[in-house]
Amino acid sequence: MPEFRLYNTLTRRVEPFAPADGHTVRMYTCGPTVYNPAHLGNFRTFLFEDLMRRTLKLAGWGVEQIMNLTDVDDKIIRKAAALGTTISHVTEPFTELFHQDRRYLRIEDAEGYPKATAHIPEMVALVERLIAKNVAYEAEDGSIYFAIDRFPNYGQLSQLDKRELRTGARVAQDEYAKENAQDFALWKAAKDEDEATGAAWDSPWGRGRPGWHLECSAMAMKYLGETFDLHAGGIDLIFPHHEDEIAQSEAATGKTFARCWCHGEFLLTDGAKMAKRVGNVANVVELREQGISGTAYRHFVFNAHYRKQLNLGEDSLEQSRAAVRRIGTFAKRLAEATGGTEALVAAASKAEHAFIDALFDDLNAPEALAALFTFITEANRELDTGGTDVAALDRARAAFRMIDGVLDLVPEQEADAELATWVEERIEARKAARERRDFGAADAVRAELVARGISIEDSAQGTRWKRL
RNA sequence: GGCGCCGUAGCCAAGUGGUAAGGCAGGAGACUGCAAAUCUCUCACCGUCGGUUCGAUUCCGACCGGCGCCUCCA
Repeated sequence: MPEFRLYNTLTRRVEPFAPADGHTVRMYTCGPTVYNPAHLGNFRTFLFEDLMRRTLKLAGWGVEQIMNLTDVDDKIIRKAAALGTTISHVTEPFTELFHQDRRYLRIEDAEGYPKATAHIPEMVALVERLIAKNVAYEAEDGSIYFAIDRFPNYGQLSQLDKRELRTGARVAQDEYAKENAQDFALWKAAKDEDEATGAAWDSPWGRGRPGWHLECSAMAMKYLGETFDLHAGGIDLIFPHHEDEIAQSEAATGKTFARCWCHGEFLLTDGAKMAKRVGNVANVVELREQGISGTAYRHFVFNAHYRKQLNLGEDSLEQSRAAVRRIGTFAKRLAEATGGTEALVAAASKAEHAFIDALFDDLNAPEALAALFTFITEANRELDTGGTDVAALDRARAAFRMIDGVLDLVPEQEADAELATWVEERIEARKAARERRDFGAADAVRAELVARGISIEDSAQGTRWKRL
């Protein structure tokens, strides 16, 4: 096994990575704010994290992944207030939808999905620690802020020390209560709207609610320890979210928070960042409606490196759909084959090595995909020769299983029994027509099948069919 | 203004100091009753201009073009 390497935002370099205890990678990934459906851009990040966890397992480690669900924040409260309901009524259905969408994209279950609202005591405790360390202060209204001036390392992740914040723009809209315009809220004093929507809790500083950054620090430390291996998220979270997490966590514990930070780049749509406010979002629901499989979207995402912007263009998904179809056809062929050749073994072994080398080199999924497709071409060539070596075939199957265990790109088989029965019946009718050399009738049957979205192919083993 | 990323074939997209993976689409051929699937062959001088070098798409600089962060936005 080659050494596993990963780009670390903290050092801005690709460097060797391994879990501190040598066995289990403890990783924290920022999850969705559940006030509306997560869009495909959000899922690009979650898919990158899925690839990450599967690759870590391939490297022989265990994975303990925690993904938080932000179920209390300004937008949720605003929405609940507008609907005259509580925040949980807003967040529950979207939490359910998130998991549905996630499964559609075959994103593996994390080991835990803690909710912010279920960890208020932990957050309050963290704030108390920060106050005790004198790095946090209470403002007149009862809100608690973190004083970045009192944390010397502030800015290490985003390289803020090298920045000049644009004067004017930001300062103007900051509350007067802060000592420094860049101080961030750990705890926000409750407003009427918070109380009305069930977004306020008791604390030593009166009623209030946690700041956004606080939840991640509190939950990460609760489930993964004060120091853990990996923290990942979208690139936009580097500043201020992750910077603030580091500040509040390390100021409290005096220890390194996350040993390595990884950030995925954005998904663009027609050249602009996919975002609600830009109005160019697409969701998983739309994917389903258009008959685009989760595997096609996985392919689209994995076809580009996670640290590069990726544009969702006009026929991006169509191209991926076709690519994934090829993988599916191959999977079926491999399953039905009866024997292989010596060259098939060589191809399998080469593919495994190329695949692992690619993924272990900072998750180079495009190159890993190339290894898969090269294997498909070579294996098809061997399968065409009609070998009889069963052990060789098993070897090829094992290689494919390993590869697809990470990429998970074989499209789902049709599970509709009624449709299947009908298709089988039509295929029998066509076979009969062909046997009496009535090709007109045979073609008519095929046209009938195509009209229902079924394509067929004749082979030595009989006629196969699949959905288009 | 500060910080960062990118510009490779019709489209998507890896990669390397010594003349460029893979996918989609396309072209020619094989197979097929016809198809489909599959196989074979085919399709790029890597944004522009300089510099370093025996040699650069790959290093440096400038320029042009695109994108992101600095706004609790993955």
